[in-house]
Amino acid sequence: MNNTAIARALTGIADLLEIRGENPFKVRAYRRATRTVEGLTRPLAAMVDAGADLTTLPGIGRDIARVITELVQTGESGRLSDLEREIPATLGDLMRLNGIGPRRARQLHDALRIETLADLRNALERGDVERIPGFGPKTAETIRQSLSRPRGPVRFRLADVEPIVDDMVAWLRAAPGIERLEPAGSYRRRAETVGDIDLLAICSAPGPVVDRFTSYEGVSRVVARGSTRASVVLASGMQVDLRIVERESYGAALHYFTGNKAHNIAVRALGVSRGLRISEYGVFRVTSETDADPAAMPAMSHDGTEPAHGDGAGSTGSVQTSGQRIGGETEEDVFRAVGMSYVPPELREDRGEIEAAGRGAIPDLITQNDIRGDLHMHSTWSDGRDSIETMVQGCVERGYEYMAITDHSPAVGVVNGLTPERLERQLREVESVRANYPMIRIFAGMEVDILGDGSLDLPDAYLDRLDIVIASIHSGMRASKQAMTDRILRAIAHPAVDVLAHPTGRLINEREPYEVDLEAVLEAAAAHDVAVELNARPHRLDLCDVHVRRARELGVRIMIDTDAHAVGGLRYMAYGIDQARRGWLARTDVLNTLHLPEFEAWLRRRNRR
DNA sequence: GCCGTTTTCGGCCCGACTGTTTTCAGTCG
Repeated sequence: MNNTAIARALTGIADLLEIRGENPFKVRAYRRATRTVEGLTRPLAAMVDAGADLTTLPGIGRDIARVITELVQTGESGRLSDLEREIPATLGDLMRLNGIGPRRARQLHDALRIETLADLRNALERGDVERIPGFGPKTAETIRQSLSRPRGPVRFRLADVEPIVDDMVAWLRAAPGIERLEPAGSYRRRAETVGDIDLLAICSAPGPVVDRFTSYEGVSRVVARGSTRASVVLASGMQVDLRIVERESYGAALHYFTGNKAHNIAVRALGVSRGLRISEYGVFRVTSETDADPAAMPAMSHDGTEPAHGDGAGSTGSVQTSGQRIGGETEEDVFRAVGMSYVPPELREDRGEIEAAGRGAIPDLITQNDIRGDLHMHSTWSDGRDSIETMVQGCVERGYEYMAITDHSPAVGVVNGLTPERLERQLREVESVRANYPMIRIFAGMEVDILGDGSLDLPDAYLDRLDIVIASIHSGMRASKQAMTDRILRAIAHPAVDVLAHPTGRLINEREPYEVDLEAVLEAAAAHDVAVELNARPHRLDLCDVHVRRARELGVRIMIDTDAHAVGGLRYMAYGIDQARRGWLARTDVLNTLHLPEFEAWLRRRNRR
């Protein structure tokens, strides 16, 4: 059983415990364990087989370790089965809908015998739902809409969200009184997909800003609007939340709304242990007097009562907290208060960054300026849209020291792959372009297909003439895990291969990764000194952040390449850098940060293999 | 159920908004 399946089982237990009304902290313990499993870089099955002590993992104690071990060894969990006998597992699905939490899922089941989404739909049609005490017509309508919403991808790819964010930010900046405006949330963490957009603002008058926000032309529906926050849904289905805060709270709010949630909870818990209260309003020292006297808190402002035509003169809401403020204008205030060094947004996933920042051990993450070359791109010789020369110019403009043209091999019919004969001609063109661009080293390379048996789609005599050989899979992706792994391992062992490209074949929101023992692949890559690619194309981003981090742990050399199919694609390097940072990579972990002489020395290692 | 640089027991993040209510529960992030 793989980590994803284990995480799903733990979530199932959490859902059912919650519906059952168990101690919420017990529920939270299972959810925290789920996140730990999801963020784990190693397969739990391998850890169990090796006799590793799972309770050393954060949030996993004796009981949950036992559940995991049982899942690995038997494929089932007695804990989960017991719960499912008592409560239908499908009730967990109901909680995924808007307006339904654990309590209402339970009420629906108890009052109307609802178990599935189909049951719920029928009950809504009969009008039964709104007659349950505490539900009412509006709640029923919220559920109905959530249920009827098209089941498209609930998360959008980062690169698809970026233009929307840019546009909304530009629109909002024109609102009167805007002092500062910045996206937060998973967008700021540069997650590969984004569920909704969070915008954070400081402004002198919230009314007009909220008005401008809700009147953005892409808005299809206003979900909520108050004096300090508002939410809209765009025609694309993307939800956008705007929060308005005071300047003195900006850093605390930015930290809070950047998340992720698990990271926030961990930081706040650290605060509690130091006698601090951390909220989006700031960091406060808890004092017994203010704690004991809620009346000492400032009264609620009246801004929220009539927001539709806000006079714009009100304050941005009063601070709903107590205690002595000790910081909050900057994010650094928050981290400093709990003894942490600054944590870059990309690392805020509660995957060890809290502990690392406590020890001052946050790595110096790679930046785009560290990149010296792009080693994977295509030209009109195969399925690219721009000539070799145009691609070279693009790389020169980006200030690279080196690059590689790597067109496809012939196995993939539709991409016009290069036969040995056409490769000869292409190499001559590369040679002639080189003469005109002495400021950049142009490597002649190829993206060679790994065939079904693990052999390469080009005779060795030709491979040896190339400066760099990238091996990758474009066909036969439904082979068994064993077959796929053997196939890739054989390619990695081939002495001509320098790089394994897009190692899992996944396409975000389009295609699952193929079945492969990635752990074995990464170990082999490290052993043979074959680089593993972090493919920066926004729909690939292959490897994912967790696997990037695992590759680094195993000492694998990582290469970040754009796989550009047109000169415009060279800009995708930025997304590769985002993902690399999320995988904790420093400059020194990435091969194409080497200057040309060192990079060439690495390529020459092939002669020694 | 987990966890400990105050703790092996007694805590566990914090606030806004909505709907259905007459003072708050539930949901959401």
